[in-house]
Amino acid sequence: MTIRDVAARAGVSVATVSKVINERYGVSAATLARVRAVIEELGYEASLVAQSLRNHRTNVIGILVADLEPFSTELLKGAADAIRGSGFELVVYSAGGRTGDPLGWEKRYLSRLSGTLVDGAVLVTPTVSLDVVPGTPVVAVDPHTGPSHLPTIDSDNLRGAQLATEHLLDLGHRRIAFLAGRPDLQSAELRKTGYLRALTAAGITPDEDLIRIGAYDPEVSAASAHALLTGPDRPTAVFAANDISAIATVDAARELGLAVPDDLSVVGFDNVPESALCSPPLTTVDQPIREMGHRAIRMLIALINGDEVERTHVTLDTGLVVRHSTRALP
Amino acid sequence: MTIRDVAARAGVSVATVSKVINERYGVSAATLARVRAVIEELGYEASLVAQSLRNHRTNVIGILVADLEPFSTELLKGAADAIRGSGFELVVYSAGGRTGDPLGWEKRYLSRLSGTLVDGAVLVTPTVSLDVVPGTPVVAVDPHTGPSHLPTIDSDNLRGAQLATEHLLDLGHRRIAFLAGRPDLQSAELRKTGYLRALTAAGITPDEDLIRIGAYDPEVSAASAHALLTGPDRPTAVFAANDISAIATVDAARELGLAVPDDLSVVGFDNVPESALCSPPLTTVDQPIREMGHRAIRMLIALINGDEVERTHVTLDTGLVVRHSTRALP
DNA sequence: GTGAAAGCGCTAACAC
DNA sequence: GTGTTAGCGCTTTCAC
Repeated sequence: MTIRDVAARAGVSVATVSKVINERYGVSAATLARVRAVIEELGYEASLVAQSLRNHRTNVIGILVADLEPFSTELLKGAADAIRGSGFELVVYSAGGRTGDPLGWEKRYLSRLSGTLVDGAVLVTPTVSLDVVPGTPVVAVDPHTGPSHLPTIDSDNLRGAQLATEHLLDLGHRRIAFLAGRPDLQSAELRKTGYLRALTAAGITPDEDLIRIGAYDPEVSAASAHALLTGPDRPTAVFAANDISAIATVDAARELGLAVPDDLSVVGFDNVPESALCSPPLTTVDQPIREMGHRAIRMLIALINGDEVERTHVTLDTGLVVRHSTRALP
Repeated sequence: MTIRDVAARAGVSVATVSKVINERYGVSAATLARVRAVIEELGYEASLVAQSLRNHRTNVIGILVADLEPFSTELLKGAADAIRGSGFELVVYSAGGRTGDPLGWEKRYLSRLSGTLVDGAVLVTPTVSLDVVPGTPVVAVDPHTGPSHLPTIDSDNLRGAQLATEHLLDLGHRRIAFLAGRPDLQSAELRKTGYLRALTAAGITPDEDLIRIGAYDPEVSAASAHALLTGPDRPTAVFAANDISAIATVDAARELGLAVPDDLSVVGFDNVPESALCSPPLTTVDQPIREMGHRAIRMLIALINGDEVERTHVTLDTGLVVRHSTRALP
């Protein structure tokens, strides 16, 4: 089913069919109608691939995610939302969390796709190679390896962590533990910095024993939380670097017979909406994940169209949503 | 950056470069090394589009989803998992929940992609056109419009609903309400059928007043749940056709001062893992969503490879996971 | 108003 | 072993 089949059936040349498809001038009304009818009848659709090869504009935006976990799927929803009505299509490529050549994956994919299949890409891969394919507009979301010269969307991890810690301080907590994220991710480090700064600003000397690695992993977090809660002079509050760790902390507390928030206050970061459902509903630092996806697409489209982009590094606000997992110390 | 640049720089013809890329015979060790070095140096990657146009095999599988909601993203994870190590890549196309031409979307996309960009596709769109593009292997997941002759993966909605209802009956409940899904979806109808059968088998005549539409929508469900719980002779248990409706029911109960499960038992269907987090943790009919994604990909790969496929309609088991939202009547 | 022909980047016959 | 060439499905000059 190619353009030639349509041309043959309509008794015209392929060039004419192409003109009809692309709504070009220079086709008589009669021919137009006939060709349209044949297209309809045959259910013909132009091959995206052949079109891409010819035109260098494809009206397709790629979004590359390292894996389909809650963060990226949430982001995808915002992106899908922004793409609607933009005239672009969205295709998602997932590396499937593969470990082989973690560094080069996004670059390889980008080279294979750019200039042909996609007009630009959003990168949601923790490790963003600094030297991406030239000539292809790219926007990175929360690029974890530190400041890059790529256009970037992220959220205010530092301030979010400070808000969370200050909230616990305001509730009277003084022994506040931190369940850290992955040390290789810049956003995780910023959360730690925010925690430390808030403590220091309150005149509290951070206690190394109250800082453990959760690594954004349920099992690692569970073990660390357990250690934290069974150690000497246990904390009265825990700030977890993401919601997975926070939920693991709540579970660990429950297992130890500690009630949340009566015996232990817990705050999480990185919440996808579902974390509001946990029991008790989690106080969280609210990252506007969908909005990040939305903004990334909008910025990318501007870049593709050559529009003026006011700022290429956008940091979205984070806020604290207080729910029932925290309470004032008696 | 094309194959010609590589050829020129290496001082060979494009054919030779192509042979190197595709590991064909007939290239001397010296040339091989030289070309490889140039490829490395230039960071060249063959254009997926041009390759697709030429070869009719692309090693790419498309997965078309109507929207990126929890069900489809969960399914995507299973699919991503199955794709790993299969030699195929996965690309996801989302219709973004668009309403325009809901029927033809998957067909249009498929025509544009098949034979060129993807070797086959998994359809996760409620409405599956019966006459999909011939020549392209396709597997439908939970096709909602009724039995189709397409290869299909679904889960046992009928039995799941029976299990849920029987569980409530076993707990001593007699006035069991049903919060139905969307009447246009076959799976929703099967859930209703299962509910009715279980009641009838227990010698209970279904009460029309206890059946309301939740439409898988939080607001519609909330309103229906409210009506159900404030009506005369209110039910002691509610079976909701999906987890969104179930959570809405729990919330509605809470607002009315009814405790779950003390005053009202609630069971949900369609759970994504997060629904276990709600408060109290929801008793649910467990659909193996990830496994559905996994099986769909595996079946599709077999189809693409022309392998023998034992069954083209696979219905996966559903089970009941009892959590704290249900209890025996006193 | 319409069609012939070139060429997008690549691969596979087939010469040399 | 290596290069020349045709052509995948499409769009776009440019003759007619």
